[in-house]
Amino acid sequence: MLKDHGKLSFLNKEQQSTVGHSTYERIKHDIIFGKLAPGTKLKLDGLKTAYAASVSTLRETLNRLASDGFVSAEEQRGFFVTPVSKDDLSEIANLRILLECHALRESVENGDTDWEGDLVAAHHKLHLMERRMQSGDETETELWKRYDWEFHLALIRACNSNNLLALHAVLFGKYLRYQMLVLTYRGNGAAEEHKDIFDAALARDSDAAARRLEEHITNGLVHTLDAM
Amino acid sequence: MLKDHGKLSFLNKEQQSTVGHSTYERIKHDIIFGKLAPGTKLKLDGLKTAYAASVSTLRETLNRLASDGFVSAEEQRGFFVTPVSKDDLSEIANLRILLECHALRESVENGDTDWEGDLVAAHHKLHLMERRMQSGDETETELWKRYDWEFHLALIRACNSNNLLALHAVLFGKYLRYQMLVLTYRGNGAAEEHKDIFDAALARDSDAAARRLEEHITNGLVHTLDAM
DNA sequence: ATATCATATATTTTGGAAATTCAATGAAAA
DNA sequence: TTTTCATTGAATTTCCAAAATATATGATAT
Repeated sequence: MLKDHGKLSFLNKEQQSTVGHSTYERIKHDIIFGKLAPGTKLKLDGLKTAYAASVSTLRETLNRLASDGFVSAEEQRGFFVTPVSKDDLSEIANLRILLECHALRESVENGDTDWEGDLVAAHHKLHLMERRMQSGDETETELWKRYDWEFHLALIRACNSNNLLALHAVLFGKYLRYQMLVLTYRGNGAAEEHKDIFDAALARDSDAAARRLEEHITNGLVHTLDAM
Repeated sequence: MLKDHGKLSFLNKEQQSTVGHSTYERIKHDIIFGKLAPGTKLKLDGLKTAYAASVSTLRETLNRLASDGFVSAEEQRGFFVTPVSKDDLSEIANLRILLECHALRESVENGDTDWEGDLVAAHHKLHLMERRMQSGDETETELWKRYDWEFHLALIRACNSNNLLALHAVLFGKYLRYQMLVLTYRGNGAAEEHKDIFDAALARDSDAAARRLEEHITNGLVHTLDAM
């Protein structure tokens, strides 16, 4: 079973226990998936009715999101959805390359049989969804992106660094927001790249896997920049 | 003048405006410098008197610190100072190597004259302080560590990635906590390493600079691990 | 048009109260 | 003796209302 690392639970349906945690996940979800547009002023009164939470709870939530970088807090002037820019996207993509390729090398070299099993499962689910997307079915883009995320996470999960996985989770979320912002399917290019990375990882060829992952991210960056 | 990047202001004396921001800086400072020991239960009643802030404000603060990783929040069981471990230290040091060396290369290749000027100033201040430390004066370790931080920041500031600088600031803070935990002066080894990195950076030799920085961090890691 | 000032709006912060949950204590049962 | 269970106490979680502070708006005067 895949563990959560507490970071992508906002892609799942499961309700968490406390109000604070659930509003955190919901607002984060709404920012990443564009329901709260970049630059939007997050007035406490408005959020209170929209998310059915008190001011105190909302301020806790917004402070956490500010530390993550999804929300910008301006002293005495309230909270805003962090704006987007091409420069910011490029920075995030480059950081993803740096961190994710490193993690992938470690993971490919250290991963055990359980890691392989989870990876095969994750790629299989992603692959099925990519076929659906390719045939024009765009009813489940969120689920598709969730499988995409879980595949990339499965690749690096055996890197033996919780700190690295935590940083990557935040980065991936930021990157995903840009993808959802322009939401154009990249064709089967991405699917083939996923397959290539997957094969290299299973073959324990860390150099090839890292190289292909870097190309994959670079291609995605170019595609997203063009669409902005 | 050095800008703040909003992340090392807790090393300065300047008071910030809002209560929330100031308690955030104070608690973060107390965690990094060991006044709040690893694993300590952070009871709200206790903090209320210690930091003269209300429960709401404190919860905002603790939520932010939890996102940064300095505090661990256990659902329904309150907040704790994040525990330390050798594994965690190793992870953080390795991430520092990965991020800081990359940033250093970029910085050395892109830095302009202002960057050089700030770097020279930062190294000079650090160098003076290191001589004081070497002669046995241990009355200003916090100031010493502040200059250390500012030197490392000056090295990478021209990397052209705010996201990278933000990640590095959090990492450096976590690493600093481990250094303060064992607080033993590493002799003039570190000072010489700083000088070597500094020279390579000014000579625009990004390979040599990155290599020496990696050695510097590795040596520091070994030294800190031994002392734990 | 610019500057000044009063008003309105929003955030920040606090203290308290209700609801929920966790931990611990001790009694009862196996 | 050990396990189980219920009660109690403590702490967190959550919400509300109001005071204090800062910002934004708009009218008035220069």
